[in-house]
Amino acid sequence: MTATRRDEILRAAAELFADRGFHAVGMRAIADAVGIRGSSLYHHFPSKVELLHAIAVESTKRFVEQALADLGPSPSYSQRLFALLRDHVLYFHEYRLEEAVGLRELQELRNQAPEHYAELQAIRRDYQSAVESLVVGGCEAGEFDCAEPHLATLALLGMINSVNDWFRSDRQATIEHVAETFASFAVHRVLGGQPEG
Amino acid sequence: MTATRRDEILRAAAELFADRGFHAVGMRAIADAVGIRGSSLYHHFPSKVELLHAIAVESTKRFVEQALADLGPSPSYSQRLFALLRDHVLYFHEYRLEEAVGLRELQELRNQAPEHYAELQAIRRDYQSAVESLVVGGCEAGEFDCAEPHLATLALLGMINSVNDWFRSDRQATIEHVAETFASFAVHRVLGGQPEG
DNA sequence: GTCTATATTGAGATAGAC
DNA sequence: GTCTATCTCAATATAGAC
Repeated sequence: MTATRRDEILRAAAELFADRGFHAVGMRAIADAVGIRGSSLYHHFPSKVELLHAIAVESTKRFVEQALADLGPSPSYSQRLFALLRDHVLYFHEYRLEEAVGLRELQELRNQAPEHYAELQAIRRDYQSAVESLVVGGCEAGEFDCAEPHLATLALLGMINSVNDWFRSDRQATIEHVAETFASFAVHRVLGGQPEG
Repeated sequence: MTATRRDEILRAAAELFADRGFHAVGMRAIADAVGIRGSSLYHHFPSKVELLHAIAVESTKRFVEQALADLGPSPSYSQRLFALLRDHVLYFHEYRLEEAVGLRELQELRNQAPEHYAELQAIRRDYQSAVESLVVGGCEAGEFDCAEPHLATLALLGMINSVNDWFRSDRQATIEHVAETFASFAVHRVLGGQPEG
């Protein structure tokens, strides 16, 4: 688990991009942050936009692949969705810099590297589809009460994804409490699932 | 209601910023879009960041001032909050370019014009406080069922604000339907308000 | 794998004529 | 209110030595 120079660069770039934005950060600033010269970065990444791609895609991809692999056929839809959304909040908090950059610089990726943009959108689409399948399954099984599962899915994902916009760990609530509370809002309130289910 | 040159510039800049991002759009591109030379823009705005400020602040400010002024003491908390959130979705759809730019380029404003950033954040804080007051009022009046009104407020605003991220008017649902559905999710589901209340 | 040096391009902004 | 012309600076990226 030794941090390679590549990891150092990605971390420094993620911090700078998250704080100032992709275009406002020069390659020199990233190089300064890791103690090398600007031109040396090109030994590790062929261009600035490839740096952005690595930051935006790697953490999201890891979460989605793991989360979808863990989604078995049981227990109840309610319990599976609750666990998924809670873990979603926790993971997106841990990688909040990378996720913030990935969201905010989406159009940059789309304009400068359409194939990387397509990859990221495909990952997100797979995740959203998995969530929507749980919502639909729970409705059909009688666990949830929802007339429009597609809109309900978009609503609860919007709610879950908003945590990173305001949560700061120096406040009252812990991220664990927020994760459980928001997952409960989604499953037990928006979808009308019974807490014991 | 004649569109002034200033309005033309703001509209063109909002479209370009929304599509490509603040830093990816040059003053020349904005000037081209309205049919003048780059240097002529400086007769209307002293700098590029002042353009961003006007785009980001004006539409949000208009909505919040109007919405807060319209918030009387009746009817029920449930009905007032429902109407506020429904109008929120509709208005933010109408000014979706400006709102998208205002959200995405927040840090740009913070770094280049701290006083404008503070102004925008103050407007948003006032709005969030007004929503939270309705939530708390409804809880105390027995209309809502919520243990943590502050977290519930953040949850429903996150949900409401997410509409602009995915809604496209060429799909099935109309924005009016989405606005009513999401306002209902917030008031009748997240907060547990009774639909007839 | 990092360095020095530099090529190349385009950005935001200003001066002053009309 | 818009123009032409230009200043000044910094950006991404490359070449080639060590």
